[in-house]
Amino acid sequence: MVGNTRKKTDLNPNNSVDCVIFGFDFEQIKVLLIDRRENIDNLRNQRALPGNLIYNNEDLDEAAYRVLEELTGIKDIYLEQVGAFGNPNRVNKESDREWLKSIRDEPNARVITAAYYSLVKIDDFVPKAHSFAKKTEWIPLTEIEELAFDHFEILQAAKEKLKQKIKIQPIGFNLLPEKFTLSQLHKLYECIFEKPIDKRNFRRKIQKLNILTNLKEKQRGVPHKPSQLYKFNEENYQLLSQNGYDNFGF
Amino acid sequence: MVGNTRKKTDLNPNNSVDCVIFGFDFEQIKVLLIDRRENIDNLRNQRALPGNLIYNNEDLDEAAYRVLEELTGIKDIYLEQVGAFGNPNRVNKESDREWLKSIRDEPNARVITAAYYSLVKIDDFVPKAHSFAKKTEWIPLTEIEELAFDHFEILQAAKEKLKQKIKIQPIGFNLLPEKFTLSQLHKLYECIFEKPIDKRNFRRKIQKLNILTNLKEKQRGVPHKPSQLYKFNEENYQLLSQNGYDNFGF
DNA sequence: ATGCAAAATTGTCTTTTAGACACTTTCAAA
DNA sequence: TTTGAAAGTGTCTAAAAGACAATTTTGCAT
Repeated sequence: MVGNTRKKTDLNPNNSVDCVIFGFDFEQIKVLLIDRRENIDNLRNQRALPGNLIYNNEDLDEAAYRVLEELTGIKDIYLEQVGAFGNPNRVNKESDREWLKSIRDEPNARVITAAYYSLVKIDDFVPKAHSFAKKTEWIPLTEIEELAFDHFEILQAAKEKLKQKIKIQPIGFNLLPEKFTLSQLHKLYECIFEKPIDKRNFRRKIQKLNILTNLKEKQRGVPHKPSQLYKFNEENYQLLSQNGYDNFGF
Repeated sequence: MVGNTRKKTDLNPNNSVDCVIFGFDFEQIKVLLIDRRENIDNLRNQRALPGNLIYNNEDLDEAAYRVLEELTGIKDIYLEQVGAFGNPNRVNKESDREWLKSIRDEPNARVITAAYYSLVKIDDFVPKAHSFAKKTEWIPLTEIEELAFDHFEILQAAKEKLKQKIKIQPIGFNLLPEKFTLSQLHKLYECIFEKPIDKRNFRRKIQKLNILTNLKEKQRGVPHKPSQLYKFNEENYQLLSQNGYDNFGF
């Protein structure tokens, strides 16, 4: 909106947004993390969620979209708030403080962050280095054990939100390409729920929702029986949303 | 924690907490609201959620508990975050600005608020006037049409959170006294879901959860068949939580 | 061309849950 | 003793959940 006229002095030193950006590579859920520029060693807690201070005249949602676009170039994606995180010690780890000194004008400010999670089609974004990030990488959820600040805690909360949300809305489509197979969708739900789901029961249930359009088109070049391709049927989804559905759990 | 040693200068002028305090009087859901001291007229948008600035060295949750106790004397209650609200114009209505000038050192500061909702046993709290509130009153949810700042929006979000939450955890017990009847519990669920629920189906379903203890005690003095009294069985609830339950909707 | 590996696809049975539905009981007060 | 008011209770049907295994189609290796 007015991003191009903003100055550094318009930054609010006490409030930030952090984004948990989920992707899915048909095998596992991945999260987009940045590495700090200063430290070449690969200590896990050097990784952080992408996030930044907000502007004084900027709405939180707006800031989340801006930061996301600045960091990834991606827009028009699914974005939802996780909540506010404000432990006064959340930026007080020594290793974090060092980093803050190098990138913030007021490195000692207390920062309360609004966390968001977003779902992106992983192929739409090829990670690249960016401003204060040495690297930007997709890291599998299962490999993340610690992060900078309180970002690990935020990540856990985001995972939980996602798990709850997908039970009441088919937001998983935001993680898949336009055309996808039922097996890919099935695998996605297994990854999110972190447990195996019976293939036949899953297919029955998802098809009954009536939000899939069979593209009458098959996978090509796979060394096994090729799969039907589907796309998400937005129109039927709108209809479904009217009535609401409450229980797409397993 | 260190509340007694805090000074006014330790207040963070940019961040607040607001609490949506729900109560239930066996007839309807009520919300605890404050009235502004300055305006004697009873304009609805003069009402506001109880909330206040946080201290610099204070965690958000901690602040919510503190504000709640300061305003109501109630502690050890169910409290859950709704989210962060940070529209830059949320404190810019003229009527709101007037009020802020009278109670804040930095009335023009942009304030981002973390909203919480809490469930209290309505009989535990008799509203009384307090510092910057002219009155403190339980207002039926159905009668609230507008509020100060963005508090109406916060209220709607809190309602939605409560509705979702009670489908996966029996938090409704926090709104009832120790001893309650199934009819009262039934009425509570109808109020939260804002729709009628079949009596027999409700009873069947809630009893199957096995978290109610029949007190072998009856209502007395009612001009109709007296009801069995029950209490919430915390022990069985713990067991249930292990396995989790996902779908207590209607 | 034949066989093999790999993943896709499909249906049935049983158990559980949801949802609809109405009469009898028990108390206090008139 | 009658009446009003709310409590309490059971059954049937339809839908959904959950468990379970064999067949099909492709590319590739031989």
